[in-house]
Amino acid sequence: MSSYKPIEIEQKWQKKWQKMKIYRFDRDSDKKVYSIDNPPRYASGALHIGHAVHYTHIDFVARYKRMRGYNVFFPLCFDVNGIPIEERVERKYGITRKDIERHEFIKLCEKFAEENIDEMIHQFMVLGESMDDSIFYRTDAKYYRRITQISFIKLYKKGCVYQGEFPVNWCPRCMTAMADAEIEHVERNTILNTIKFYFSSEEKGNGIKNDEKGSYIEIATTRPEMLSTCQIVAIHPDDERALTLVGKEVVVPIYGKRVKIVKDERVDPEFGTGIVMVCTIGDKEDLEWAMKYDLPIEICINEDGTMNEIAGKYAGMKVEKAREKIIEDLEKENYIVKQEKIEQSVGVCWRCKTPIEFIQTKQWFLKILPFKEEILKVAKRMKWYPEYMFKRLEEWVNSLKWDWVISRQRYFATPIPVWECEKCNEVVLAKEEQCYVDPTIDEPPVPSCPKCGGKLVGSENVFDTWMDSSITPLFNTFWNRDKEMFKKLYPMSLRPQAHDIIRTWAFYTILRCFLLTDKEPFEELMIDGFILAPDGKPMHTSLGNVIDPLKIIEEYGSDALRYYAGTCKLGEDNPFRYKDLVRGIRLMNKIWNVEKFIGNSIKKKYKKEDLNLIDRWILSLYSRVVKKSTEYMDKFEFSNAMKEIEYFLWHEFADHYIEMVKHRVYEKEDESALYTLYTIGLGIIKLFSPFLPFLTEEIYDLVYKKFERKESIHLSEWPQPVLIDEEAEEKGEIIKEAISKIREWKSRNGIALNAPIKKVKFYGEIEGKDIISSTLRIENISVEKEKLKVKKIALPLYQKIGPHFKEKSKLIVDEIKKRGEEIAEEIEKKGFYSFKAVGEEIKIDENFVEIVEEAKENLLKAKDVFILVEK
RNA sequence: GGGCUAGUGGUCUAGGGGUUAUGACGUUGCCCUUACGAGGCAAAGGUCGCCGGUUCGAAUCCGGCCUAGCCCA
Repeated sequence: MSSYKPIEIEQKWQKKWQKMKIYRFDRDSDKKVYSIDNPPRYASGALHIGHAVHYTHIDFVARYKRMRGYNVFFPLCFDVNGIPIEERVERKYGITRKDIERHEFIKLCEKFAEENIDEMIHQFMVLGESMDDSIFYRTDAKYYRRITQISFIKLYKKGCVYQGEFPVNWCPRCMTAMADAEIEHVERNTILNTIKFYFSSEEKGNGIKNDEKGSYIEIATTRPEMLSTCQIVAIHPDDERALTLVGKEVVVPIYGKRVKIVKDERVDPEFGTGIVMVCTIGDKEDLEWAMKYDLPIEICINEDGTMNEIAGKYAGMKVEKAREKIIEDLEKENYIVKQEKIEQSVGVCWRCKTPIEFIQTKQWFLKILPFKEEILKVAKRMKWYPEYMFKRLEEWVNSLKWDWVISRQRYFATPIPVWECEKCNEVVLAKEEQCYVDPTIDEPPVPSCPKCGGKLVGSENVFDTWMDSSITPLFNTFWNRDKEMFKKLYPMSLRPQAHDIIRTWAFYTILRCFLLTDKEPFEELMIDGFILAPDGKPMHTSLGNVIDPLKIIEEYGSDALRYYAGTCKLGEDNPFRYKDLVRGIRLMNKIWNVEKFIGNSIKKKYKKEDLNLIDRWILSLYSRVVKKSTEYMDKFEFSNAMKEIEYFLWHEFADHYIEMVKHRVYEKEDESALYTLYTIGLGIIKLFSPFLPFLTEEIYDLVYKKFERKESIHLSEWPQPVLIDEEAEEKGEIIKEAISKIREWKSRNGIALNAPIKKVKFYGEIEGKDIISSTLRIENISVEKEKLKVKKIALPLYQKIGPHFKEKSKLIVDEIKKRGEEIAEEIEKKGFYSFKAVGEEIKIDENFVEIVEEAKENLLKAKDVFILVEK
C-alpha cells in the first residue's frame, strides 16, 4: 500500500461497482424492506452542489440501512415533465412552442431530456450514489404518466375533482394557469401613484380636497393600468375621514365610471393615502374583496399579458406599456398628485419570474379545503426529521384558501384524460384500462357525446407536473399494478426532500396518497436545507459564487465532497466550506495510514481471548462509539455520527492505542493486540463506509477481503459493540494520560520522541508498566503505591453551593478561591471550615468543595497519579 | 408584516442553566517518531449578535430588537 490516491481509486471502483451490480433491491427476498421515495431528479441538466449534497445524504441512509440488514429500495429516477424543459428547448432552437406542431414540440422535449438523463446518471455514479438502476423510472414515460391519469380518474369518480371557471394565477409568458404553490414572491421597486378621484359634484368634509376642477379624494395605487376595472373605493372604518366619505360616490379618472366608497377593516390606514381602489382583479386580495362585496368579475388583461377592450384605448398594449401610457395621460390631465418609489413584494412565476396576473378561465381543480384537517392528522403520524419541519407544513395547510388548480395549458406533460362535447360541453372520462392515453391523438371511449350525440374533442390541457411527482410513492410501490408488492412496500419508509418544497411535493403527496389509499405515504421524512455559497449567500450565477461539484470532485475526489456533505446538518442551510474538503482529505489519509499499519501486521482473522488491559480499554471505547454512531445514524444525524467516529479513530485509536501496541506487534506478534487491531480496523472502515464508500472499499479490498466472506464492504454487516468494560476504561485512561504527559514533557524539553528515558517513577495506582516503558523507551520504571505529599487545594462545587447558600454563594466562592489551600487543610483536619461574612458565621464542609492535589513543579500528573521523570 | 431556523476566536462550527466554551481551517514556535510532515507537541486568538428579565448562577431559559437563510402574506 502506497499513499492514497483518491481520484484514481474512485474511478476504478465506479467501474467495478457497475459490473458487480451490488445495490439491487431484491423483489423476492423476505428481508425487511427499507424503501426510499428518492426525489426524481429534474432532467434539466447541470448538477448543483445542493443536489450533490442532498443525494449524498440519501445515499448515506441507503448504504447504512443495507448494512443493517434491510432490503433497500432506492430507485434511480428522473422528473422530466414540465415548463423548464419546454423553456430550455425553446431557447435551444430559438422557437416558441406555438411555432411548430404540438407533437413535434413534445418530441424535441423528449430528446432534450433523454440526452440529459444519460449525463445525470453518469454524475450520480461519479458521486458514488448507490441507486438501483433496475428500478429506474422517469416521469414522462407512458408507464409513469399512466399512473397519474388513473389516479385522476379515481379521484374524479370519488368526487374530489371538478372543473370550474374562476380567476386563477396566470403566467402571461408561460401562458398557463398556476397553483399558489408555484408562485414566488420577490421584492421589486415600483412606483406608488397618488391619483385624484373626483366627486361628480362639489363636496366638503374631512378628507375631501378641492381644486379648480372640483372636489376629490386621493387614492394611492401601484397599478393604474387597472383603473378600468375599479369597482369600489375603500377606507378603514376607524379612519376619521370615513365618516364623511363612506356611502358617497367618486368618478374613476379616464373611464368616468361612478364607484362607491365603502369602509373595510382590511385597508391599511398607514399605506399610501389610506384610501384604496379595489379592482377585479389585480391580486388575490382583490379577489377576496370581489367575493365579499359581490362585485362583478371584470378582467382587463388577456392570457398573453396584453390589455383587452375593457381597458379602452390601452387595449392591445402589454401591461407595463399600458401602465406607462396611462400615467402619461393622467399627468396630462393633472390627475397625479405625487409619485414615490416603493419596494413591493410581487408574485412572480417560479419558472420564468414574470409577474403573475389573474385571469378567469375554465380549469380543473382538485379539492383541498375539505381535507385540511385530515391531512394534518395524517402528516402528524409520520416522523419528521428535524421535527420542526412539520410546523411548516401545518402553517401552509392552515393558510390555504383555494383548491388546487391542476390543469395547465402546456405541452410537455401528462395529458388530462378527458374529452369534451363540442355542443353541450359534457365531459367524457377515459377508461382506466385505456391509460396511458393522449386525447389529442387517441379516440374517446365512446364515439359521440352520450348526452346529446355531439362530437367529442380531446382536451389539450395537461396536468400540473406536481400531479406527476406527488404520486411517486404510489408508482414506487406498484399501486394499481401488483397487490402483493403494494402491500409489502406501502407506506414507504422514507421521504427525503428539501425544505423549500414542503408546501408542494410533501403536501401534495400526502394529500393525493391519502385520498387514494386512506393512509400516510411514508413513515419518516428527512428534510434537508440548502447549500449556500462560501460567502453565506445563496448561489447565483449573477453573484459569481456558484460552486461546481464536478470541479470539486476532479480536484479533491468524491469521498472528500461526501465528507463535506456529512458535516452538513439536516434541515439547516449550510454554507459551502473548502476547509472541510481539506479536513476530509486529511482524515482519509489518516484512515489510510492506520489501515496500512494494520494491514502489514495482521495475518489471519484472530480470536477473542485473554485480552490485555489496554486492548479491553480501546475495545470498550470502540464499542461505545459503535453504539453512539448507530443511534446517530438512526436519527439521520450524520455530522454527529461522523464526528464520533472521526474523533475515536484519530485521537484515541491512532494517537494513543497504536503507539502503545507497536512494540507488541513488531516484536511479539501479540494475538490480543492483533485481534484488537483487526476488529477495530475493520469496524472503523465499516462505520465510515456510508460516508466514504470509495476509500473504505479500497481498504477492505486490500486488507480484509481475504479474511472476510463478503465481496464488498457495502454488502457487509454494520458493526456491533464488542465489550463494555468500565474498569478497563478507567485504568486505560490513566495509562493513556501518563504516556501522553511524558510525551508532552519530552517535546517541551526538546527531546526526540524516540530518545530513551533513563528513569520514571510513578506515585499512585497505575497498571500497564510494560506498555508504558516500551512505548516511551523507559529504561527504569517503578511504581510507588503511596502518594507523594503534595499541595491540596479546595475548589468550589457550584452545583452544591448555589442551591444551598443562594445569594451568599458569591461570597463563599470568592473565599474558597482565595484560601483554597487553607480550606482544604482545615476540612481534612476538622471536617469543616468556617469564616465570617456579612456578620454571619458560615461553615463549609466537604460537600461544597472538591479537593484536588496539585503537582509540584518537577512532577507530571495523570489523573491521581504523579510522575517523576529523569532525563 | 407572519411562521420556522440560525447568529459562538480571523473564518467555519459543537454545546443548549453550574462559572476554566468544543473542534476544524488558518496563524506562530518546536519535533525526521520503523502507519501518516496531508503527521506529532504546544502557543496566540472569544465582552458566545444587541438590550432587558428570570435565577445564587445565563452562551444556554423568557421578552424585545438587529442581521441572515427558507417559506408565506
